[in-house]
Amino acid sequence: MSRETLDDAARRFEAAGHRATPQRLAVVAVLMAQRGHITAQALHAALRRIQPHLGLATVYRTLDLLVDCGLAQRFPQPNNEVRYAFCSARHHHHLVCTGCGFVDEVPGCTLHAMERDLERERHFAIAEHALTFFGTCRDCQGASPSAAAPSSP
Amino acid sequence: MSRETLDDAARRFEAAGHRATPQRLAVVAVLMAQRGHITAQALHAALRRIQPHLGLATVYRTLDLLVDCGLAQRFPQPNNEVRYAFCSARHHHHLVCTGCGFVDEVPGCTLHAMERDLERERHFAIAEHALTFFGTCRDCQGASPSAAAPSSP
DNA sequence: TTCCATGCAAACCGTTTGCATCTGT
DNA sequence: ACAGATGCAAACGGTTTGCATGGAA
Repeated sequence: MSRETLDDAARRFEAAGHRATPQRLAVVAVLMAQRGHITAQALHAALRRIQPHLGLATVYRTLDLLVDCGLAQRFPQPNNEVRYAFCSARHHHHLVCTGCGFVDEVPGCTLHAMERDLERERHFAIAEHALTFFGTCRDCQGASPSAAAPSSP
Repeated sequence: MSRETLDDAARRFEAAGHRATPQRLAVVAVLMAQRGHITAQALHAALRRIQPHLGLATVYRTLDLLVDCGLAQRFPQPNNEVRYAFCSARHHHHLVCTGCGFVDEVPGCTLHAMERDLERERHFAIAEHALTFFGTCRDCQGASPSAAAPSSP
């Protein structure tokens, strides 16, 4: 995985034409520090402990920017809440634990052959794809069915 | 693809232990008749032309049931609306046109080897996966960039 | 000075819920 | 009679927006 640093993220953010303000960097930092995906509200609560005056609207606005420039990914849940996770730059797939919400990235993609076949067979011009595996992470496999946040297929 | 009939769907619905009421069948029918995915509200509007007294809550309740028994799939959009599409019984992947919202199913799955590898390498017990390709359908490839509903990766 | 960003609070809007009524068995 | 389903309308809650203030270039 070779973790991306906060500076890397900040550079990517500025490269997209946005200012790297303290608030925004805090959002990125907390998002990166997160083991799983997280709701905007929970993120806000966590951020308040670092920057007590940071507004919820700023969190939402920042998350939108992050998603726009590929630094975060949305995970809409069945119960109409949206969870966010930090995203590395390169194309990858996701492993999502339905027990604890842990999100892991899977680099490398072997779907190009499949895309080529589909484009030919269905006359469909494929621009991108999303592949997510749902299951149980190593930690949750040991524990009894946990009460943490589940995830959407 | 070999289209599923309304009766097939009704049978699956009843097999899941629900009554196939006129309202619910109407929801299924309109959903099946849909070329692409559709919001609950739009579905409600369309249904009103068939059953003028059908309530919005019934649409939502029915959609929940349909999703539960695999007859429909949710497509949460970036703008916090949720779109729904009818779903055939067997496992499949999706082709989603970002131009017009058209949703097509891709039967057959070649990801089992990938799952096996991931389970071994990451100690992650995979229960299911979701694979969606985003792109431009045959019709939209001819037309200029359309103004129809886009879709979420 | 100018433009972008922020915080606060109110507004928005899709969805859910409560409850009385209705329907089929 | 009974359990499940429906329609209506009110409530809910996450997200967005308006606007005055603040800060960096």
